[in-house]
Amino acid sequence: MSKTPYYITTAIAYTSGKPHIGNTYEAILADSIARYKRFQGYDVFLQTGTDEHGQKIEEKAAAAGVTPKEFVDNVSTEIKRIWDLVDTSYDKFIRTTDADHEAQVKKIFKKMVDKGDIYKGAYEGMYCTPCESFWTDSQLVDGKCPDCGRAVQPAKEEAYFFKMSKYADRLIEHINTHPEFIQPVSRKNEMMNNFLLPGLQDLCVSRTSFKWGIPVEEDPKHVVYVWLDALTNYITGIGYDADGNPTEQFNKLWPADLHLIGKDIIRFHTIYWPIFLMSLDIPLPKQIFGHPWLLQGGDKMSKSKGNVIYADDMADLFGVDAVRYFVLHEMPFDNDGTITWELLVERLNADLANTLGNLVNRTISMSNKYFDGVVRNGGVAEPVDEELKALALETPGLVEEKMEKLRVADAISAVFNLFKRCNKYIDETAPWALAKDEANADRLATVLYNLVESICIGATLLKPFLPRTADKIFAQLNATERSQEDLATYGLYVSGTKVTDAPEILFARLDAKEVMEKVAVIQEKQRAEAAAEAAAEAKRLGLPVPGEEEVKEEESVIDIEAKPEITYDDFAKLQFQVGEIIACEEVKKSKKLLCSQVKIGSQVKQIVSGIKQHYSAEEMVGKKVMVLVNLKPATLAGIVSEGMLLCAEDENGELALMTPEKKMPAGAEIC
RNA sequence: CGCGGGGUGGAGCAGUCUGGAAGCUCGUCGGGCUCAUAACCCGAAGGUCGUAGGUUCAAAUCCUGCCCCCGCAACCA
Repeated sequence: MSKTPYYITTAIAYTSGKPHIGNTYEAILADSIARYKRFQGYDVFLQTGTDEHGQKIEEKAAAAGVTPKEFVDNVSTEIKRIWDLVDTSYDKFIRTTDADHEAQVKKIFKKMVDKGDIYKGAYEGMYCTPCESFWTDSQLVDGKCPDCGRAVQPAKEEAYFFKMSKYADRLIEHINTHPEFIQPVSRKNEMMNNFLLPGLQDLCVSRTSFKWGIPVEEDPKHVVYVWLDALTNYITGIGYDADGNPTEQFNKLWPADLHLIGKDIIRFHTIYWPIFLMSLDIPLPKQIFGHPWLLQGGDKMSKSKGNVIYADDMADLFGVDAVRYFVLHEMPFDNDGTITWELLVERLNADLANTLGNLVNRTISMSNKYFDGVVRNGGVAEPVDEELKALALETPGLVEEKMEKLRVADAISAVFNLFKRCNKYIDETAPWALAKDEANADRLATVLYNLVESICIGATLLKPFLPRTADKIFAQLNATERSQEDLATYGLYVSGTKVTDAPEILFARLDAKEVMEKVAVIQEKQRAEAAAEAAAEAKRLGLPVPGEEEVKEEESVIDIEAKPEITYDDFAKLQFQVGEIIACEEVKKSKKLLCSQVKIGSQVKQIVSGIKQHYSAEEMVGKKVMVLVNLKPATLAGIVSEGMLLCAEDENGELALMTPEKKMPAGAEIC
């Protein structure tokens, strides 16, 4: 009887940099599900990998002074190292730069063109030549390129488009008839209401603005859009062939049972990907789960703040299984989870060290103390045993039920409830009291046997989540992992087995203060790295590179990008005057805007400024400031603004209004 | 009226879909125990479930208004 296949994937990680704990979470989550499914008897195939093309990578590589390929080789290796570090049991690690993947993408593209689903059209918009970027009108800043501030020209560039609308109705139908397709369900409505029902736009699926991608076979100045390239990894990785000769593996595994992805890319996976598959005439994956994010508490994760949490730093401090436990346990099902070093220490101490580690340790210690390590079923049962036994037999079902729904955190909690019950059982039976009377030897043996048996059941269920710890427990108890069927029986631990006489501590308790000291070191290192990267980036853009070490020491100076030279005539077009702020109020529904009435000579102009975070409306009143008067009025947040207040800005975005250093009347010209 | 998420004892969360005695972990306090990693077990204090209304025999849960926080987007004149 052949086993039922189960094909699960993670999103492939983008190789723009080292993956933080949020990315790693996905790998660990997928791994746990894969391991659990294997335990259930499925023929599991877990695929993960790296997404390696695109403009961003081309730029990063340039900044680092290496070729894109060298760059992604590096990062991909690093990602694989981290996946391995956290014991991800993937069956295939695909890279979108793999030759066979690239070859298939070219064929897939051609197939879609031949089918008429991809057509050549033109991309129109405003183009910034130095930046080689198209911008939509709404992206332009002051009619200029938002990146470099230079003028843009209307331009037209040929590009390939995919006819999304052709398959929209079929997709809507599929989603409506397969409620399990998008998980959690709340995401389904989001996709329907925001994208599908309003009507799908054709998707631009080629780029000519950069080189680092898979070239379109027939038209090599175009490279294939990264998402078309990346999404197809799920089929190319298992042997899809656009010419109709897929491998046996593909036939066996496709359609995938589960695509595990972050909630940010649900759109690509539940709209574009299914439509691409429809175009290729192959079935859609059975389920797509957009998991929430693991967020840093308080501040947003940022390398320059030094507060990004990486899996390898965590593993160094706490061990691999502690990392796995933490991310799996802390991640709720449909809200974002929080991660802080403090919470981590709490979980480690409370659950792993106290509840689990100590349980195993005290059980083994007692077995050694009272029976020289031999655990035998003394055959003296008491009513108090029943509750423990019942929970041990019930827990596998609870775990299964939670795993069915991908509620991994709840599944782990169920396992730990069993361990907690064991601790309580020790208290109820008080083995040390039994040990005082030789007549109770059989009862004492029974109690310890029940404990060891229950721990074995718990460890078996724990294994998909914390494989190393489970194996350590089995080794110490001189037992082996149970099969799923065996979990229906209580009492399979071989009576008379000798447990280890030197129980190793599974998880040592940690002192939060000591941990935080080590964390401080890590954060300092990170800030230094971020500074170095920023310097490399500056270099790439041709900016003066801040001396690595000097940046912080010198009383800060700032270098900004030089703008092209202008003539005096250019300058003379600008009319600056001193304005007196006679009234000011906050613009409601805006985080940044203040609306000021500014007296300039005998007239009053209304000016909206993005300085709410630096000045309160009250303190603005009465200030004399430098105003650019003849700027074309614009509407900001629904309010007309007839000029611009000038400010100085430092590297932290701190703003300071420019005011005349001697007393000047409102309206005085600044020239 | 941009989109979305959220506001539950000191902290972090579950419970909300499918109304029916407010739960978990940590922390605090008290007790027990001593096999164990100062651990484990028991008990207690502590919550107007953001707010104001509505529906209902019954609302954390359903409906409406408002306030606040967080992402994204966007205006950064």
